[in-house]
Amino acid sequence: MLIHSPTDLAQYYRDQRKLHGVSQVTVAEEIAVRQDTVSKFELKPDNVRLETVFRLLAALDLEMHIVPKGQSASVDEKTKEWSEPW
Amino acid sequence: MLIHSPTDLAQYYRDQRKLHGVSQVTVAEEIAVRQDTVSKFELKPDNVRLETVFRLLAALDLEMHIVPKGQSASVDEKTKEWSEPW
DNA sequence: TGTGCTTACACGGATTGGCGTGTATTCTTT
DNA sequence: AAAGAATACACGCCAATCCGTGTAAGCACA
Repeated sequence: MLIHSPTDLAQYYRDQRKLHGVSQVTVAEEIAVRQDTVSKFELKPDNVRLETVFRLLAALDLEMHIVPKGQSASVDEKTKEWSEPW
Repeated sequence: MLIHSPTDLAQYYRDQRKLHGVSQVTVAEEIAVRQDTVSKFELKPDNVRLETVFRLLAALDLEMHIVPKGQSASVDEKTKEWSEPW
C-alpha cells in the first residue's frame, strides 16, 4: 500500500487493526505503549515519533518499504548510479 | 528496500541522498526545514516526528509502502480476508 | 595554507510526545 | 434498557522536536 502522508498511514493502520480484530488496548500492551498513544496516532499522526510508528507497525506485522519513485516496490537494487557533473 | 527501524531508515536515507548528490542544505530548503533537522534525522531518527519524515522522503522522491508481512511489496490487494472464529 | 562547502552542535523558546492515572463518550451485545 | 468493551480525552510531568540564529568541526581543492 502506497502511503503519502501521516494521515494515509493512520487510516491504513486503523483499517488493518480492524482486519486483525485487535483493540487499541491489545496493540498497546504488545508494544508497551499506552492505549491513548495508539488513539492519538490514529487520529493525529503528524506529530508521532518515528520510533513509536515502528513499534505500532510491528504489532500488526506490517512492513515498511521505501522505494525510489517509479521503481516497483519489490525490486531491490543495491546501487544506483547517477550522472556525475565533473 | 525493507526498513525495520528508524536507524534503518536513516541510513538508507543518507545513502540515497548521497546518490542523488544533494546536500542537507539543499534538501532542507526544498521541504522547508532546517539543515540541522536533516542532520538530526540521519543521526538520531528515533524521535523525529512523522510529518518531518514524509517531507524528507518527498525531497528525494522516495515512496513509503506498507505491506503485511509475507506479501510482496508490489502486490496491492484492496481487501484481505481472514479466517473468522465464529 | 586558506577558502569554500558540508555537516554537527549550541542557547532559548514554543509546542508536543508519551508517560501515570483517571474519566467521559461511544460502540456493541445481550 | 443495561452492561460491558472500546475509544477519546483530561491534568501534570519530563523530555524531545523544530524553530531562529549562530558557530564549530570536517573535508576538498586551488
